[in-house]
Amino acid sequence: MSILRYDDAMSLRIALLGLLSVSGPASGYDLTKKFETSINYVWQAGHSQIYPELAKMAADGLITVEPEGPRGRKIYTITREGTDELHRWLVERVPTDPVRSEGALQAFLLPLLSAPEALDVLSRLTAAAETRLADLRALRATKLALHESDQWKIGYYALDLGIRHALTTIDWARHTAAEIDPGSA
Amino acid sequence: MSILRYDDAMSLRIALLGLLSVSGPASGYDLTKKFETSINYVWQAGHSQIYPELAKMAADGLITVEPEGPRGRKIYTITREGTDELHRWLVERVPTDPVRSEGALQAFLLPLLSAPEALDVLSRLTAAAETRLADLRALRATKLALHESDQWKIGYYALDLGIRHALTTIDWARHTAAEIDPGSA
DNA sequence: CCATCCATGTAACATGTTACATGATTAG
DNA sequence: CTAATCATGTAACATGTTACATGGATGG
Repeated sequence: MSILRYDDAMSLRIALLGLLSVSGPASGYDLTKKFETSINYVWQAGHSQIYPELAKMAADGLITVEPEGPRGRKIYTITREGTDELHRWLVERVPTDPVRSEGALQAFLLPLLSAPEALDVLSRLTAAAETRLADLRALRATKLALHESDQWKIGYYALDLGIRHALTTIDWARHTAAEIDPGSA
Repeated sequence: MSILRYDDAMSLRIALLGLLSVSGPASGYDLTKKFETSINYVWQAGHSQIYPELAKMAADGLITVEPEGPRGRKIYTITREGTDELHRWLVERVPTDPVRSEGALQAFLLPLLSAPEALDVLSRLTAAAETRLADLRALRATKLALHESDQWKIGYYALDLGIRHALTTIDWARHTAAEIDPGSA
């Protein structure tokens, strides 16, 4: 059926199918909101990317559309084909995950800086990781508090992974700072 | 001077300036190789992206070009302006680093799978992290062994960060597997 | 009535991947 | 001579970001 020109990651599709699968029919607007508030910490997309993708997915039979008034609201529902595709991706897809991180790039080039400059950069990286850590923990707390009708586990493991990675980054920064300037420990 | 339409990450530029700054004048071909073998674990780019970018950077005065025979080889050298720009980016740039990870997406949607399927996915994620860990450790070993004339520290901290992140992922996967199936621990 | 939110879409541009295309030089 | 490596580039396409554009409904 589909001629996959790339190895074809199509993660945006998967993310949308996942959200539709978990929380039932929704509009592009709803899905955009859910991107911001839930799947956001593993994948991002704005409405300008989501709307055209939903149209393509409908054309491919993964979802169906129903106009629902009175504003131009359109409700998308996942089809059997969509569920199958989602399941297949989860079970079969070998993630590529190429690292492309500005923070890691700064870490890479850190020795080009003087010790004080490098320590500044490290404290900035630490601050960013701490902010992220706080965000993820807050999210987990609300998630656990009002655990959404049995589906609360969706996103939970990824949240845990994100928290661990943030902690690791903070740890690395402290260790590296101590290595650069033994006096700052 | 430059009208930055985005917040303008231009990490490819920075990576190229970094490599030119560290190892001196080089051709696009050389830089493509160095991407594969050194900066690769924090940023990736193929020659089809590198050649046009070098042309733009030369036009912007960040580097100079000299044709050097006998093959069509062109040697690029970083200018004072280029060094300044690199330094400014390292010291001032607040990294964005939006997470966009297929692996994290699989983790997010893991509860959509049955326990055996989820465990399969986790072992695949573990295997990937272990491969990466081995690669990074091998790189660090060779780096430490022949530490390139005092410049050996370039990339070292990022390598350490990558290793820690891989270990964290492995840890998370073991923990999550135990949570899904207490019998597998 | 007017600001805010709901709701959808397109256009322009930046970035990244794969494939296509060409030719020089060197090692066996 | 011929295969591998050196060396450069372009084209087509996928993906992602920002900005532009429009209009309906609701609350104060």
